[in-house]
Amino acid sequence: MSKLSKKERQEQLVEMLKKKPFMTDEEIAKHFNVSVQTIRLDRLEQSIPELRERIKVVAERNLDQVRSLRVDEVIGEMIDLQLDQSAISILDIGEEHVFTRNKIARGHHLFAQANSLAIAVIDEELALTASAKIRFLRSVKAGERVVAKARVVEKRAGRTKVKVESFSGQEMVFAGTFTVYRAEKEKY
Amino acid sequence: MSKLSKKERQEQLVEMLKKKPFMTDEEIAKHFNVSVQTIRLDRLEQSIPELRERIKVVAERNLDQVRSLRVDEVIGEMIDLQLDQSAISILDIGEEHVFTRNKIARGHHLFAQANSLAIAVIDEELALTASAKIRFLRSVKAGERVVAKARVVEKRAGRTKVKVESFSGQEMVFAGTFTVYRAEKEKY
DNA sequence: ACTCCTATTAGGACCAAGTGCTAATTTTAA
DNA sequence: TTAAAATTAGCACTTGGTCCTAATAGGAGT
Repeated sequence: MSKLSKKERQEQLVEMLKKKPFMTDEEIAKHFNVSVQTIRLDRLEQSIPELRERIKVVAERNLDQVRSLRVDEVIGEMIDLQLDQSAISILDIGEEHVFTRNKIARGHHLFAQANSLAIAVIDEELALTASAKIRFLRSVKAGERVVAKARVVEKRAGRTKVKVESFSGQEMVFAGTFTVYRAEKEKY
Repeated sequence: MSKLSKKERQEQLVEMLKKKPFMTDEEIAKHFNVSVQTIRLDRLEQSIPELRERIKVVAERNLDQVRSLRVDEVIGEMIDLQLDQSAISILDIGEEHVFTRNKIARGHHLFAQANSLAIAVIDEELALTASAKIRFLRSVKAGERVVAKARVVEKRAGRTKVKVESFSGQEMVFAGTFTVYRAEKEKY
């Protein structure tokens, strides 16, 4: 069979590596029946990283999933608490909170901080989040310190509404309103 | 501080690499304050493969799962994924997810499952939650299996709306609508 | 046929993160 | 103090590359 054109080869290469990212240049070269150098040029032009880099990317994806929300993970450190009024907690974003690829904090950590703060501020035996409306205003990266401020904005039969705003420095990065269900101890 | 004994060092080494498998011998050596050669011997004795091999193993584990489907960074176990359409994951609620007092699952775990599923369903390099509106319909206890079902309900410039409903048996326990911001890789 | 231009090959120096080996030095324990 | 165990050092070699330069092959146009 005649050799493919450069364009065709590169297109096929991209597709192939999506399915089989573990091929060395040598194997690829054999597959297309061209020299190793040609493949290197192809990768360069298509900005496909080298084998080890490709493997690493796949591996990191996997590792991320393991580092999920661990139980004992403290969701921020409480630094102020006025029961039924307001509360403040801080959470230092570390490597364990971010996506490895882009270092951006996973949303559920910011949520967890805010949610647990909203619950802590309630002065009751049993408090559970019933609903919430949240917004992620800016992405937070590893190294930043997020300060969450909660305040009770409404309190009525069985339900309390808590507003939480989280900041990194002066900037608000997250905001949410939590409706928390509360009940005296008897029921459950 | 005094150096650890060989045994202690090797034990710690094994544990450390379980958590952070991406360390080079040099980094490890620095960490334990011994020579690189010592670490090589340690790995030999504990039959811990070299860095590249370790990365590869982690990557393969991932690749095995559901190939071209990006099982990415999901909390819970992904059992179905139609990119840009729908996805399903299951999460078994264990002791580690609940409040000790009443065995009720902490809300942020249900949120994390739903949120990560909403992100996984997006067929794009970068996807981040912009906002969400959620409801906790019934409390979930340790031992229950929560099945989250996500489906894309709206897609337009830069944003996709994903609806997630989570069930325990027949009962819906959680529902949320996530607005996910998506972008091709170039920017940031 | 001759000339350009693109594509393909070739080759060498260098790199990271090792393996495998031998040998020297240090520590520890009997 | 002396033997055994542990640690450190050094060197050659390996993989799967990068980066760079240079040579050659194939066509298209004139």
